[in-house]
Formats: sequence, C-alpha cells, structure tokens
Amino acid sequence: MLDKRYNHLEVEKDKYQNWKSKGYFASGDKSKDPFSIVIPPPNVTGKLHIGHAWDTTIQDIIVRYKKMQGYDVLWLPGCDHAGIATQAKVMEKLRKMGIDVTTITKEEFLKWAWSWKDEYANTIHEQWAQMGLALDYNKERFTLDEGLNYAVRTVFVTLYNKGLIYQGERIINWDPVQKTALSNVEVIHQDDKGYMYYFKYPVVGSDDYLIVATTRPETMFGDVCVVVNPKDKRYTKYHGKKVINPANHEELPIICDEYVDIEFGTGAMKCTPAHDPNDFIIGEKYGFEKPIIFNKDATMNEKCGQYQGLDRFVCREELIKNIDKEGNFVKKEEIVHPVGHSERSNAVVEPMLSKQWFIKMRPLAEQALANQKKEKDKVNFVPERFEKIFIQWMEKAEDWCISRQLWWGHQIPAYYNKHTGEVKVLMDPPEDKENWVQEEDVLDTWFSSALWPFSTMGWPNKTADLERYFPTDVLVTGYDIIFFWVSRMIFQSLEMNGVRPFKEVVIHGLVRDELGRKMSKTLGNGVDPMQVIAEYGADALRYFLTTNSTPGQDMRYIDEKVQAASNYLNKIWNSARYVLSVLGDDYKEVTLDKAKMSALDQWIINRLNTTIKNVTMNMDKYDFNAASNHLYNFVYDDFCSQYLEMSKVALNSDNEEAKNITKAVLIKCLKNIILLIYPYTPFIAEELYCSLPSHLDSVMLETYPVYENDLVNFDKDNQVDLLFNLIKDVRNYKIENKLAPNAKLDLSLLIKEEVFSDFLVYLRRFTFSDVKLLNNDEHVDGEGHVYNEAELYIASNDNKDELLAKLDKDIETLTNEIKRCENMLNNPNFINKAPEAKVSLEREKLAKHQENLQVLLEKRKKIA
RNA sequence: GGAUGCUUAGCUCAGCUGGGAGAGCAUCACCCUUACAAGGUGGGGGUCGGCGGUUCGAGCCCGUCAGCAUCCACCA
Repeated sequence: MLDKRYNHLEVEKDKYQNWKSKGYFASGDKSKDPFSIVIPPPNVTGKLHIGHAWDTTIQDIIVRYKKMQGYDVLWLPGCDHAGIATQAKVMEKLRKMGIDVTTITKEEFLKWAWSWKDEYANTIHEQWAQMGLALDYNKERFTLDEGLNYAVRTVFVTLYNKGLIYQGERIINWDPVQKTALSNVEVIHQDDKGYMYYFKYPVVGSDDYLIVATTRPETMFGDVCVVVNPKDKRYTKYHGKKVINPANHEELPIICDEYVDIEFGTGAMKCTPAHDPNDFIIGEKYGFEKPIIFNKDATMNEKCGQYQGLDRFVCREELIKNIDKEGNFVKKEEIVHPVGHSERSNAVVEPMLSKQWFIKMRPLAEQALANQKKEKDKVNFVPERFEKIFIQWMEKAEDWCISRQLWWGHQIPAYYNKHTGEVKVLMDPPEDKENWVQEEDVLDTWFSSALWPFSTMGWPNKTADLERYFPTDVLVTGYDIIFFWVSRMIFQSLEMNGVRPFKEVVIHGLVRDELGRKMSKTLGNGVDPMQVIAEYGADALRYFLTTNSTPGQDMRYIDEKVQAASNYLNKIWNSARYVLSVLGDDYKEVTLDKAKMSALDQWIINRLNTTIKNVTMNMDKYDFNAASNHLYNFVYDDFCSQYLEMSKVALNSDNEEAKNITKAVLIKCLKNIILLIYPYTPFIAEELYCSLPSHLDSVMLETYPVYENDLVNFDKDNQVDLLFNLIKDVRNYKIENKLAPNAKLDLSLLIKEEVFSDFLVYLRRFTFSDVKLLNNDEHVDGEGHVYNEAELYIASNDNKDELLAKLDKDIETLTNEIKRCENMLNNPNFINKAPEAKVSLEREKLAKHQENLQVLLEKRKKIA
C-alpha cells in the first residue's frame, strides 16, 4: 500500500542504480530506428548548477519519450576539459595548498589537473544520477581523452593543409591575468566609466601643437605617428610635419588617412599599431614598426623607460602626472565606453600584437550559411528565431584565434625545426624528433567541443556508431552558447563531414533568481539543484524546470513553484492510492468494451484520448510547458475532480459488471497518466507504475500512449457538462446559504433533452438531495436555474423579494447575452463575411438564450 | 549604431493558424466528506503598456511611441 503522502526520499531511493544496472540506459538495439543526442559536456570545473539541471532535464525528457516510442536512443554523456577555466581553478587550488605555481613544471601541473578532473567528473556523475538522467555511460567520452585528441589533430591537420588554419601575427585579445590569447567571443564588452584624456603633441620646429585624445595614455609608448584626415582643413598646414610624443619625447610623423573621423574627438588620432586593431591596419598600410610595450602580465616593458615594470594602470596615472608637469596635459573628460573583459578572469583585455594560430572563418561561415538555405539539410532551430541570431553572427564572423598559452588542453600538432625554424603540421611528431620542437600552445577548448557530435563517436574512423547515430537528431542548449558552440559545431561538421551535426537544435533560456537577476557567484544568488532535490525531490525539480516557461524564454527559479510541482505529484500519488485501494485483491483485468461502458466511462476515456493527442503533439514540438498543461488539466479537472469522485457511485453499487468496468477505466486512466508524466518525473512514475496490478519490470520498458481513433466518437459531452453544472450550482447554493456541503435540499428538475441513464443517480449522490422530476408545464416555487437542456429549482426559504432579485439578475445577464448575439447577427457584414459555422453557432445561441429568457420571465410572473 | 525578446489578475507566467481572457501562488467564505488539509468546494480580482490601422470581429496581424531586458558592434 502506498503511503498517504508522496515521499520523494522513499520514491527516489535506489531507482537510478536499478535502471542503470539493468542496462535500460544503453543504446544499441539494432531492431529499432536510431535516435541520438549528445550531452553538452559540462566543464570539469565544478558542480552542476540549476542551468545544467534544466538543460539536461529537457534532454532526458526527450530521451525517455523517444525510448517509449520505440527508438534505439543514444544519449551520449561526457565532460569538457574547459582549458582556461580548469587551469585557473587548479592553479588556485595549488596556491591555496602553498605550492609555488611559478616554478611548477608542466608535467607536475598536468598531474594535478588530471586528478582534479577525476574528482569533478565523479561529482558530475553523482549529480546526473540524482537528476535521474538516462545517459548511456557505455559511450561516455572526455574532450581530452585519446580518441578525441586524435580527432582534434586530424581536424587541425586537415584544415591546415586546406589553408583554413594559419599562423599569423595579428592583434588579439590578451588576458593579462591568465596570460593567454582569447577569441573574440571570450571577451565581454561592458560599458565602463573611464576618461578621455587630451594631450598636447608639440609640432617640431614651432610653438604649435596638436591636441590628441586617448582613453589609454599608457599606450603612447607604442605610438608611431599621428593621423589626421586629409580633408580636415584645420590640419592642412601640418601635413608632412612631425610632432613630439609627450610620453617619451620621440618624434612622430603626421600622416593623412581618410580613416580618421573629422567629427570625432580632436580629429587628430594617435596610432599604436601593436595595441589597437585599427591602428594595426594603418601601421601596415604605411609600413610602420609595431612596437609592443607590455609584458605578458600587462606591466610596462623596457620600451617605456622609467615606467618599466609598472602596472599599466599605475603607469597611466604616473605618466599623466609627469606630462602635466611638462605642460602637455590638457584635460580629462569622464566618459562611459565599452571595455573588453576576459570572460574567465574578468581582467581588462589588452589588444596586443601576437603570433597565434587562427581559423580562417569566411569560407567556413559561407558554407554554413549556404547550408541553412537548404530546405532539407539545414539545422532547424527551435524556436525558429534563433536561426537569425546564428546567421547574423556567421555573416560577420572574423577569424578565430584558436591558440592558447596554457598547459591544459590539446597541444597544437605543429613542429618547429630547431635549426631552420621551419614549421610542420603533422598528425605525429617528425621522424627526426631531436631536430624538432612541438608548439607549446594548446587549442581553445571550443575547438574540441566543436567536434563533439562526431569525435565522440569515433571519428575519423568510420565506426558503427558514427554510421548509425550521426548526424545526431537533436541538440539541446542555452542561447548563450550559440556562438561559442552551436555555430562552431555546425561549420566544423559541414567542413569535415559534409553534413549538419544535428537535425534540430532546441534552444532554452537562462534560469534567473526570484528577482529576475542572472545567477552569479558574486551575487551569491545561485540555486544548488542538489539542495532542491534534497528538499522536494528530483521529480519536482524536473517538473518545475521544464513546465514553467515558453521555449527559448528565460525563467525564474521560484521555490513555491517547485512546491506546487511537488503538490501536483502528490495529487497523482493519491489518485493512484485511491485507484489501487478500490481494486480489491481479486481484481482481474477486463478489456474495455464501449458498448458496456457508462456514459461517464466513455466520457473520461474520451477526455484521456484527447489529452494523449494534445500531449503528444506538444512533446513533438518540444513545448513541454504546453504538453504538461494538457495533462495537468486532465489529471486535476477531469480525472480527480470529476471521474474519480463519480466512480464511487458505481463502485458502491451491486452491479458487478459496472464495478469491473469502472475499475478498468480507473486503471486505464491512471496508467496513462503515469506514462504521460513519466518522461518528466521518472522516479514517481516508476514507483506508481510498479504498483499497478499488472506491469512490466520497469516503466522504462513501456510504450508511449497512443491516440485511439475508435474512442473519439462520444456525443454526450453536453449531458456530462449539464450534470457537472447542476452539481456546481447546488454546491454554490449551499455555500451562499451557509448550509453544510451535505445538506439535503428539495430539488426539482425539468429535463428538456435526453440524458444518459444513471444521470439522476449521480445528481442525487453529489447533491445529497432528492430530485423530483417535473413535467413540462409543471410549476414549482424556489430558486430557478435554467440551462439549455434542463431547468432546476431549489426549494428555498428566501422570501419573494429575494427570489425576484436573483431572478432579475439572471434575466439581466441573459438579456445582455441576447443583445450581444443580436448585435452580431444584425450586422450584415458579419452575416456575409464570417464563416457559415460561426454564424449558425451564433444563431443557435440566440435561440437558446431567447428560449431560456422566456422561461425565466414566466417564472417571474408566477412568483410576483 | 544594429538586432532580438518582453510588457496580460496582487506576484510569477501561459494563451496554438484572429471568433466570448487562463494556471500556479496570494486572497475571501465554507468544509478534517471514507485518495489527497502541502487538501476539498465555491467565490472575488484583468478597458491584455499607450496611440493609430487592417478586419464583420484584435491579447493575437500591421504601424508607431514608451518602458524593461539581452545580444552583436574596433570609433581614437
């Protein structure tokens, strides 16, 4: 027997281990059609957060749903080595342990890093288990394992040989804390308060000067010239002259270039080719040197004289002070301007000239864009609008800097000849190893992530898995990593395989806190999914996460809603408890025969059938909120509030056949509810499923409910609705008159249209009252309720005036309804232009209303 | 400077191809009725951000304005 209250701790105990050990998560049944998903590999930097919980629950729902529909589902798990992030975490840990990280060797570090990885991968496994994810652990991969490393090298070499990877000296984003290059997407531009500083650049051989503005005065040590627009009349007289750099007193030529915006600032621009992408272009164009003035930690280098060794921001202040002393500092203005920060370290990124490896983006992007124009083979974004975001980014994607100055990652397979400096890019080190040294840099983490959908399946080998499961069917991820990951998977797969990596990509939003703020460590407003599970259970968390937002939209974590989810599960739990309790020990399954079923039996089966249809339709659209709503309404309104209560009548009768049919209907409804809720809440579903009188070993082996066409032609909805309305109005009467719910009333009913057998039995039972049937012209006193199919009179103690007042109220609302109908029907445009069905519907309504009004008016006459 | 999303009940959000506004929580009244008091029954509460347009008919389509949020963008 089930407990009175659903207890998630009991219910969720041991089930995951059982599923796993029985092999229910494993893929590979060749008799079925394949369906595949790869998990977005979480970083091994820490624990999973609530966003992961959302992302993986969506996938788990899809996976469990598809399994039930008879697919051989592969859900491939794994983790990402997360280069920069992990290296930072491990370094921090070592520092805390008192280890001097400046002297540590690469080999020592990697040992620590691998043990870190093992530890956190373990944690992640435990969390996946808590969440109940049906992952196929046989296929688990790690982005840094040998197989994936092989795939990474293969792609690198292939792209290099095609000229799509090159090494070049370009302006890159330098993270001075992590001391590595970053790609554009790893830089977060935020509006920071800063200053625009104005300096005098004295003109050589005169007392004149130009005023030049900059937000980064320390870069003046890297200036090579001052640029003005040739059309700028103010500066014509200085063409060909030189100015003195007030920072280091070196002479700088004044050159002319259209690039300079006359309107902006003073119209005279300092040019620092090594530390600004635009200045770099000008430097190239005019053949200037490109002096680098920073060390790797963004302290000033030897080119900066007395400032050498100072931090860039300290140098800035010192420099301004000194220039001011010489009278060349004009002013500073407070401004707000976009400043690039490192995604990981949050350090202000320094644009810096550096030799790095790049992926040439244009050809790859064009290919991806072309593929999106194909009707059949494009990647389908769900919701569709995210395709636009993808396309816009692809249209202007610049070359991707893929080299990182780290230890934790895939070492770039490039080799430098110790003697000649020649570069070779190879799968394996050259034969004469001793003459070559491998590139120290590793690849951007996202380089290996981009290959995830196929590298995990054994690519480049033509493995059976690759053949069977690739391209994958769907990828589920948040909109925040469309650029980082989704787009790169798409172009890499198109380039390496000629096909899209996944047919559909389901995009979800972010989980925010109760106030709508992004969750962050600094705010400390993060929600730990494991704590929520401890309190409410994984099922409640899963249900909450997947049924409280529209696809693609952000959601807020709201504790009460998890509670509400838990209450819903308790509702289902208790309805199951009831159903199981009424079956009795001798329950034998009977096949449902429509001819023998009562109207209410047919009604609920019909409602169930409709629910199955609606749920399935929305599941297929990945609209889990809509799908679950249909089920929720069925569970609460149709099943629990109506049928389950009504079933008590048949079950208490002496009619054995009716009893058995009712039990069968109850079981059928319950079982289907369990199967429909199961993808969302597998634990409670398993528990309840295994409590059913007949069941397989696990709900995981069941098939998904199917819409049955032969059950739909139920035509007594009106009668059932009438019954419910009558009961409701009587209940309302009792409440209004402060009567007990089970108070006995004298009811009189005039039935105008046919009702199903037992109609009155139910009415009497649920009103706790006698119901006297009236003839057509019979009159009784009392409070009247008029329906299309019947009239109800409740014997009442109200005096004449009170009764009249109530009648008048009803008459008024009915009159208004009639007016509304008449207005519509008197509008010739409506008659002519609205669909025929709509028009006749309104006509019918009007007729009914008028008929009902007539009844009320006659009643009024008789009372008055 | 581009782009996207949002604005609906006190709060958090649904509302499918346009045809009489919904849920959860909160609130009010009554009820420990033999599945469920973390419950049941029955209520109350919304000129669907403003303005204009299309339409017989607009929360939904179009335009415009406002507010909020997010993303992209090298302006010294």
